[in-house]
Amino acid sequence: MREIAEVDIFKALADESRVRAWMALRRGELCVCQIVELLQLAPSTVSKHLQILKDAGLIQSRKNGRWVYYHLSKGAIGGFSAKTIKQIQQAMAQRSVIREDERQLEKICKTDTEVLCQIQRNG
Amino acid sequence: MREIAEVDIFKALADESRVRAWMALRRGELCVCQIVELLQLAPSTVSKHLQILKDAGLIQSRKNGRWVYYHLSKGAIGGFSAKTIKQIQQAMAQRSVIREDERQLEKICKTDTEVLCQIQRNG
DNA sequence: TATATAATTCGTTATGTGGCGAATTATAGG
DNA sequence: CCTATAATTCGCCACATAACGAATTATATA
Repeated sequence: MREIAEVDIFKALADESRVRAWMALRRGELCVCQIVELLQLAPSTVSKHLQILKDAGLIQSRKNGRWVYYHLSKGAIGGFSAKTIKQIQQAMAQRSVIREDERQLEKICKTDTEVLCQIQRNG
Repeated sequence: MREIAEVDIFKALADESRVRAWMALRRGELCVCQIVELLQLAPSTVSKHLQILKDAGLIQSRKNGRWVYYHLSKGAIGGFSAKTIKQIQQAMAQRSVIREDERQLEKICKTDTEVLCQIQRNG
């Protein structure tokens, strides 16, 4: 179990797609296919991004059958207190990209996960 | 005057050398040659790093004759409040690399700037 | 057991980034 | 005006990284 350096956390958040995924998880846990739908990127790309966020300690995963659900880590991360992390997210929440993602997520979460995956398969 | 996005701030801090330079400036304003001495990198490299920190709004510069002095920006940066920025710096201040840099800076600041530049020129 | 499928890993490619030294710029001082 | 010099900009190289599709893995179900 490697110790997480603050610079690794910054590296994880130094990418627009990863920030969007991280912010999306404020809503609650999400399936990989839901994040794929939000970011409109290939599943393999999204999977890698999520791994980087996980390695930085920012998110965690839970497997349920064929599905993997990701959620925000609770408490302190690296040297940052839970309060500081919360403040960072609050600042980012103001951005129009994040606001738009919130609206989009509303729709995505209304669709059944099975159906969502089906749509993604068939284009 | 471009608006600063939070992700640009993370990009700026996603490099160990830039974090060290940014943290060093907590001590007060520093000349470029002093940061060169601390990081042990080529002046051109350090100059570029400082420019990235400046573009992210994290630091500012002041020219005095042939010397350029850099110092921390005061107040909010991007969407981050001054308080949040302070908390981020406090978390990073615990790292051993930063602690060591503080000790090193003590020595560097004792040396006259003219003499420091002379040493750097002559190897 | 065989098939379908959600997610990940692997291999490849294009682009981004950190590093240096050389050239350039701006300024102090002879 | 000329020289020296602190800093920056430029050109280059090596390496990192984001993207994709193909192959692989793990699991549910027929």
